[in-house]
Amino acid sequence: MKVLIVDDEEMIRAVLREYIEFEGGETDEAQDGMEAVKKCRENQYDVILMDIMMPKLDGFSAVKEIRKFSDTPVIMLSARGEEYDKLFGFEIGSDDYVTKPFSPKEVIARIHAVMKRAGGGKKPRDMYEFEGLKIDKVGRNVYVDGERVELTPKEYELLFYFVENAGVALTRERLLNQVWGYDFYGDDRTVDTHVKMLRGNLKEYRKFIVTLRGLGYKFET
Amino acid sequence: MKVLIVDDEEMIRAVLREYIEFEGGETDEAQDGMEAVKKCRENQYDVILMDIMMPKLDGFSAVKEIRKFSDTPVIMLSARGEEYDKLFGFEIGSDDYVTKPFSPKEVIARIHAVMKRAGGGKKPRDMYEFEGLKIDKVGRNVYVDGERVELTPKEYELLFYFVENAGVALTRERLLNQVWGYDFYGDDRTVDTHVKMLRGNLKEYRKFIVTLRGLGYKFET
DNA sequence: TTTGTTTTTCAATACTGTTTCAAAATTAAG
DNA sequence: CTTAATTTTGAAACAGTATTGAAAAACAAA
Repeated sequence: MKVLIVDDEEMIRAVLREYIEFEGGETDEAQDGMEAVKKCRENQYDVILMDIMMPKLDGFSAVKEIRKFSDTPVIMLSARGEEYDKLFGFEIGSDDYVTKPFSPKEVIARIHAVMKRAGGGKKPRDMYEFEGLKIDKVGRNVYVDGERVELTPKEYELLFYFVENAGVALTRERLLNQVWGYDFYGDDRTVDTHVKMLRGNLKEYRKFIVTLRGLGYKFET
Repeated sequence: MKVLIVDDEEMIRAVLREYIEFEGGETDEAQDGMEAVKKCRENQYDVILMDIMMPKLDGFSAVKEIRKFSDTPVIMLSARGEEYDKLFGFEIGSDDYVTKPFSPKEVIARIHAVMKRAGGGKKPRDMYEFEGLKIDKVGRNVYVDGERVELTPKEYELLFYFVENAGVALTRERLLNQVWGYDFYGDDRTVDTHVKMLRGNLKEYRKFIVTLRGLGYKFET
């Protein structure tokens, strides 16, 4: 169970963290909506606890943004007790709400409830699978024969780009433009090095990344 | 790729136009929100770059209006760096935003990102096929009677050039210029050697590469 | 800041493809 | 049929490219 706690007050985060970890859950934290959105793009959480009033990006907007790419259940932590908020929270795509001041136990209970609800109708996550190589794009996970392998950010991105262009001959230049960005002015060999590391991490499935001499690489199964 | 650039400053439009067209995109322009909405009604764009502060109708309102009849992705160009804009931009139905001053490259990158997100469907790949000889340019594959044959870089390039100029008599000089490049100062016989190897790899379909004595070669089916 | 991690650069090595050349084969013309 | 020009072919010399490891640089976290 992995929970993202989003609140600008360290005190509140600490309390929630304490309780959740005591219950055996894993936690991650964000101080504002912006950070929350960023973290959600990078990680897969089971549930998100989201405060409403925060600097930079408020809870409502953060949820709206997160909903564009993820269905992770959200529990709003509303400091104001007004109906207005509750209503808005539901409309915006949150799954539950708790009004401050709340008891940690109540929050835990809600987490369990929401997860149970969500666990029932699970949506198929889009995954790529090539023999023993499994790639979960949303969760940013890669498995080699069932074993999860840790990749660095660039390795992930490179692998994803390869997979999404499986069978297509890719020049180093194209890879640099697409994976590194148009504003990268670096050495061609950078690609090679990352390919090397990626291959190393893919173990026996290194074979999927084939070298096209004089051109670049291709992901092919 | 057709992009509508909406900004009241000619300077900014010019810069964006320049870059997009350099990248092979087509552009259209509008000076204010009103004009943008009108153009969107009349044309179909792949993406819209929309400034916020404009005379007549501001960017927010324009997007709101456009959203009534179109889902074309919008990237907001925010002159003010305040969070307020970002927030509002998301709520209003834009897909991304860039803060001025921006680098044109960043904008290009965002355009690509947004269009990728929007266009989900994959396109069928174009292949050449001559009897039992199949050539997949995108994937750099060549099949002889269903069997995949491995070609060296030069052989690939030579074959591709032949195929794209099927039926055309090609002098050695032209082949050297086009396949090897204008800066190649080598022997004419180099072509012969590569043709020999290519023919060897094409097995029975070697017949497609016919020798034009005193001239060069021709790919003909 | 310091520390640890990721990314990039670089150069040595290993590997593969390219070019040249000349002998042999083929073709066209007298 | 002979000759001269041209292409084909094989093999050796040459050139270029990918891989790798290590170190430097950049970056992020504590």
